[in-house]
Amino acid sequence: MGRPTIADIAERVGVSKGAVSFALNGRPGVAEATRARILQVAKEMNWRPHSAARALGGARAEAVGLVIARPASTLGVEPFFAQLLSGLQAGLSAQSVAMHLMIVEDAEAEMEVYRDWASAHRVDGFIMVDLKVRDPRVEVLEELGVPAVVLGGPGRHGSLSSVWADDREAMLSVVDYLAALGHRRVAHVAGLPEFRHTQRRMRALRDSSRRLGLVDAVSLTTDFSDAEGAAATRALLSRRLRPTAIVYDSDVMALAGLGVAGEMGVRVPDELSVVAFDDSVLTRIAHPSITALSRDTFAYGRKLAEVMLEVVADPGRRRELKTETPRLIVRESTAPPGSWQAD
Amino acid sequence: MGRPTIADIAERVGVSKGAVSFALNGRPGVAEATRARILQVAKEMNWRPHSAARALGGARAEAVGLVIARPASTLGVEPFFAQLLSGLQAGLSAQSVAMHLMIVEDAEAEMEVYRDWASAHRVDGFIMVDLKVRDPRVEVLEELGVPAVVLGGPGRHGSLSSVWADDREAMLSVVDYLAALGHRRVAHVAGLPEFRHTQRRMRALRDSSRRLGLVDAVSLTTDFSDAEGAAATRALLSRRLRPTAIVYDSDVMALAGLGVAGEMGVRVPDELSVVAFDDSVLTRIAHPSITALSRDTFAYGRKLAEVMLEVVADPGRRRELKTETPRLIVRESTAPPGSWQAD
DNA sequence: TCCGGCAACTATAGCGGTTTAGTTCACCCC
DNA sequence: GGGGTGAACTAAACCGCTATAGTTGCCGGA
Repeated sequence: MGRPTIADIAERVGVSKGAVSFALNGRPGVAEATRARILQVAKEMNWRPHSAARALGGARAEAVGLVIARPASTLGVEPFFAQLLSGLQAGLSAQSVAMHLMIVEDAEAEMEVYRDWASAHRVDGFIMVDLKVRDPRVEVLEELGVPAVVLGGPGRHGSLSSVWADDREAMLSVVDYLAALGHRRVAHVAGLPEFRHTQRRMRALRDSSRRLGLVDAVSLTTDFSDAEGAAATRALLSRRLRPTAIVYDSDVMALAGLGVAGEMGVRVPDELSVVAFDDSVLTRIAHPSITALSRDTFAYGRKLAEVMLEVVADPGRRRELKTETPRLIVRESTAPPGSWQAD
Repeated sequence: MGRPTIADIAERVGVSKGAVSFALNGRPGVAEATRARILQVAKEMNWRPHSAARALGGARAEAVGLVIARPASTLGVEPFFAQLLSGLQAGLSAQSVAMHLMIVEDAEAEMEVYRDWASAHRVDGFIMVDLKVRDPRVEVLEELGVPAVVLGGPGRHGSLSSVWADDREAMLSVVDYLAALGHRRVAHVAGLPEFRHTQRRMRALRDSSRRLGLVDAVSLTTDFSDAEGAAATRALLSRRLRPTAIVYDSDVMALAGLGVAGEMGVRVPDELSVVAFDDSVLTRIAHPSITALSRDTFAYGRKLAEVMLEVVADPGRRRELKTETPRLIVRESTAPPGSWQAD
């Protein structure tokens, strides 16, 4: 005999399948004594629910889906993502909800997987990451009528719930700080231009540019790789009037930028200040250590899980949760611009 | 009406459910013309299989399980793990097999999840990581009779398949190289002592110690964190006769060690050579860049997926696949020991 | 002409649960 | 003592799909 079923239990206890089901799910309809006996036997026989059978009946799948459309080989590089995943898992595991993960080539494939998993009741909801500027995935998820939470925002994700951090506010705090130190030529090595949060950061820099009297506040977009981060830095430091401060959209790129500065003989922080979005072991370990916008990414992931579970529990609901704005952790890589500096 | 079922299709085409099932699964029993009509209608109605229903009938779940017992907050730190996951995903996605992921507190919980998912037919097989020295999980997986692949080896994983890299060989290549450079005091900042691969690396160092005339070839174990890596480095560099070379069991710890060397005024590579197990963007970006044992972790993950799929397809099978031994990539952090060095 | 055989279907029984509509039966009360 | 009531339980339908045992009808051969 394979795994025991409730029918086996029913037979052994001498009751019907229905009674066993009631007992195992803690609902009324069985006497306490019977319930106890059933639970006892179920334990003895080492019974476990068959989730597929439950799912057929329309119950929860006890799993959420996460589909990521990125070249898989680049995923491993970002500490941010792994941390987020960890936090997400922690939040879900607490409720014994598993995660269905799949990495695909592009957004088309991603939407196809959404459709598949949704109609197969494989998952109770989806988590969508890397929100783009005009993102067709939002519409697909809305159509499917499956609970979904978008990482990123605010706005432009229709009726879906979202969890986000204020990238604009974060960028402003960086620029304000740099301006206060006396920097006027601040550059920005940004991430992928189609990402919503990249746009918000770029706009924030542009906007504060006037207010703070910055000159030549430029954003160069990259694919988040250390290679492009380094290339962008080289370009910036090769200008006739080079920036006195560079803000990087990720810790990996900031570290790469630091390397380029070293290679070009530009001293950090004397001649160049460096700030990283996203804090991690990288920024702490670097020499000089890097001033970074720090947030508790693990907690961020856990919040995401929390909202996901809420939306699954009450599908009518729509939540929009703004998390703590990243705080600036000042380390060795920032200082007032050097006095040698012609302005 | 919710999602269409094969009954809906059957009704619309005017055949029985069975005929539809045959047609959709490409098996004989329907005339070509009928099949074509059925497929046509299925497409029109946007039908998709309900995996739970299929699973109930005993079919594949088209998913494999990965359960990790680590404090979730530490997961994000290791580029290795994320890379592996990416490769694994890439291999699985190619066959449209998804991954069920769960992070739990300890091995007990991990085994509980194995039992759960196995009897619920949630997954077709398991991937087990972090093989320990005497690992109770092996027995559980064998008992469950579910296909499983162990990451790590060789040996000591019973009837389960495995994919592994030769840690012994790798360690020997590092030590040989360091010895050839003239190093005689080589230390090792190792990972968790209960891990099988940690043991193998430690043993390899001890063994070559005699052969190469190393003195005081010590291994300090850590939890893989940058903090403990730094602490171990501090301890080593505080010795009266400090090592002239340190081998780290991970790139993160090597980077942390580099930081400690800087903080203690020990120049790398003049006074201290540093080598890292595991290569990543970290070792490339560091200053000085770090000599590392490099392997294609992404490919490693893909191999793992491949073996997993094979074992699922043919459960009687047992495969033991040794992957490429990591190769030493020499960078700036290694050099002959300084001449100032008393021996 | 009648029967065997095959292709093309149909009808139906599961798979392992949940759920709903009964069915018993003890008990209470007028 | 008859009827109403609620608790405890049973029987059976159902979820969507697969698999298997029929059934039908047509063709070919003796």
